[in-house]
Amino acid sequence: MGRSPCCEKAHTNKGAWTKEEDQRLIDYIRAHGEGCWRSLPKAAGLLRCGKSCRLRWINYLRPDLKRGNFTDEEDELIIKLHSLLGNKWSLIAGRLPGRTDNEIKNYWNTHIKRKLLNRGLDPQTHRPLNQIHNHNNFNKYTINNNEGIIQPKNLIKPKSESSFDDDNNTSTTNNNNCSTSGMTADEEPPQNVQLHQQEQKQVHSSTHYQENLNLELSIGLAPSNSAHSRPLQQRKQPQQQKQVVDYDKSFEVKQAVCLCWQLGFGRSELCKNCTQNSNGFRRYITGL
DNA sequence: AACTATCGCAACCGCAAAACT
DNA sequence: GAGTTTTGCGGTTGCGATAGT
Repeated sequence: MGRSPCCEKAHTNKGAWTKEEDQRLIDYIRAHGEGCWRSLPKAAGLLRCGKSCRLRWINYLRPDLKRGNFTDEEDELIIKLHSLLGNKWSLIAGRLPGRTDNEIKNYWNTHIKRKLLNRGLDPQTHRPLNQIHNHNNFNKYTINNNEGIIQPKNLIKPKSESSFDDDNNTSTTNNNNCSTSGMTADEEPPQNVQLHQQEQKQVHSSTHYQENLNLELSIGLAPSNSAHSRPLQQRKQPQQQKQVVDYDKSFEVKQAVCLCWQLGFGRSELCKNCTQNSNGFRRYITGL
């Protein structure tokens, strides 16, 4: 019972998109909306897989995307959301206006992971690394008691080291030999993590995210029955009407709340954006 | 200047679930 | 209800840019 491929691979382009392709996609979606992704490439005159078109649109071409660096507020929001939701990037993205799941996922893997490690927190569990050492990875790590450094037992020193130079992490950067490149979610913490007093405080406060959060936010974890269920009308409605339909019909959306407000960013720019969502791509509900 | 290593981002892949027939 | 199609998600890879030697 194998699935048929989503498109004819023989006649589709792959790899980076050209400007012309982008323009075709933009023009088509402007004119017709996000219709059936499978048939869109042909209709738009693109030699691309529908999946590829969807991805390109969602992650790069959508008009409501916010490009540029993440703010500190966004960083903290992502960390908090991740501590609650785990690797549910789409849900996390749903709470960050103008950011995509792919972007957040990449940002997590390249920056925030390091940031947490530097705070002495395990990026997956958001718990202090020494707890992980004690409970889960006893066989994997050893602690240098003289320096408070956690090291994999079978540490192989990398040829070159990258230091943690993010943010305000200067205290742990030098000589720590920390390299996280290519690290996967299941892999180990940095080879060396020093916990200075100030960072210990950070660790302490960070591990209490969940305690500090207002957990009655219900996170807007989408519909009550299924977090991912799509309204039946969505597929059948013509695209121009789709967004209107979504606005009007989605009960749970009406009930949802702005998470950044719930998380304590209520007076931030983020929250303003939530309430001012203007492009017809609604993710947040005012009602505050 | 040339080479190598690392980083960061865009895109791809496989899978699961929803929607459709 | 079963089988098929489509969509969306999360993990992974590929590659250009940049930094380091």
